[in-house]
Amino acid sequence: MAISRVKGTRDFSPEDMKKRRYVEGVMRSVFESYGYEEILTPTFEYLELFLKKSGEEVLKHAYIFKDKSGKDLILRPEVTTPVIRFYVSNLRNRPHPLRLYYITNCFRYEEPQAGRYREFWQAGVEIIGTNSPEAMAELIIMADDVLKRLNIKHYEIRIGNVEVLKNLLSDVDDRIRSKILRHIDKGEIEKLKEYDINYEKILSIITFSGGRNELEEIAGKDMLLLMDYLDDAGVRYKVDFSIVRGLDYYSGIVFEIHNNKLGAQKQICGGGVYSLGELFGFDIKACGFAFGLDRVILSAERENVLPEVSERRFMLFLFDKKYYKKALEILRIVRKYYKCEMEIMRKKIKKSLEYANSKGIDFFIIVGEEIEKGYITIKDLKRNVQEEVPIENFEEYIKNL
RNA sequence: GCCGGGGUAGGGUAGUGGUCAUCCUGCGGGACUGUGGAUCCCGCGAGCCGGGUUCAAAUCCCGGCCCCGGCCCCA
Repeated sequence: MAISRVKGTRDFSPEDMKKRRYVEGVMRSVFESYGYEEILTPTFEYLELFLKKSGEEVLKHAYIFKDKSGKDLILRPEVTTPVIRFYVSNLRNRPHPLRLYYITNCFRYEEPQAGRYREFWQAGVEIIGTNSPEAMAELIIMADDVLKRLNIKHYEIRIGNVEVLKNLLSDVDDRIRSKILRHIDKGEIEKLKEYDINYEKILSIITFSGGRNELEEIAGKDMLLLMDYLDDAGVRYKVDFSIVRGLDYYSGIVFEIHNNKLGAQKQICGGGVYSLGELFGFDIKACGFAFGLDRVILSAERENVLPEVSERRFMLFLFDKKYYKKALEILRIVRKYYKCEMEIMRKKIKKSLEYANSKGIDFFIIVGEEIEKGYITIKDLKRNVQEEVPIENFEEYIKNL
């Protein structure tokens, strides 16, 4: 029995990686076009970093271990907290706002399921220095932009504010409050009656469907402003105060994006205003979001919107190793413009052509005795024609293919 | 952690309590010694793991592991 993969992890084939790199590439180019810069933090951190603010749920499912010196370490279950650590220790004297992004793997020990893995990828952004409605608008517009550029259609943006419920429950014990919030998140409205709280008020908020005035009263001006910005941007969204983010550090306006083409794990993006600064003794205004990269890829697959990217590919076949040096020269020229591989299995030309054909290679370059007269044979496998090209015209010839 | 459905070569599959475990595809080679996709031939490659029942288990039973989906939770 061969050694198998660890549960909840995946191997990615060349085909998988093409899809992943494509989706990542779209995210990267959108993020960068908004002026965000890429960073990366370590795969593991001291456990301490995540103890205070990530919340029980995240820690319960974390990979926690000791290193050889007995220090408690954790594989990052999310990236926002490490980014803030990085910020506090090294980036604080940069001009604000800081716009940062990352695309990297995270780890949680949970039961694997459709769209849920123990090693998964997050593509996230953070704005440090402000949590203004303008900043939140930028985030949501940008997230929407990414999905639009990927041609994903079946998504829904929901906007809420965790402060509203937290304020309403401010005099409730911490533990009870998180229980109540969990009921709200799950839609277990009936259970709320069991608690000593303003049931009617909470119910009216989580089932909110009123107009601007009421909304302003409940959520404040910022929420209204954000909604105006999103309207101007043509971003469609729903207001939903029952959104309770799983991470405890969220502290204001939050949003989630779901794709209803997905199974049980529908959420493809989540974010909002958070307060992590107090962890380091500062008041840092910040907000951000993260895409679940795997789920976005899954969405793109389900909606069948991944483009077929075709690129010209070459292969060089060498008849005699005495022309190896010539072949290298030719390869150097071809590789300035195209992908070109070389035959290295000592195959006969027939087998080599079979290989090239089954790999979908477009042009087959043959280096044989004609090289002595200064000619290179180029065979167009798709059109089944071949030509002998003088070596001095070779570069010009392939450039114009 | 819980619930449901699964697990036979790299991928897809067939079958039976008892010959050498099918077939397709794939991969390597040959027929064809410098020209592909066809054909033919040869070769490579498998019953998740452990235990039980049995003269005999890939097949039946139990446990575990893993995969798929759902709950919980999250991305």
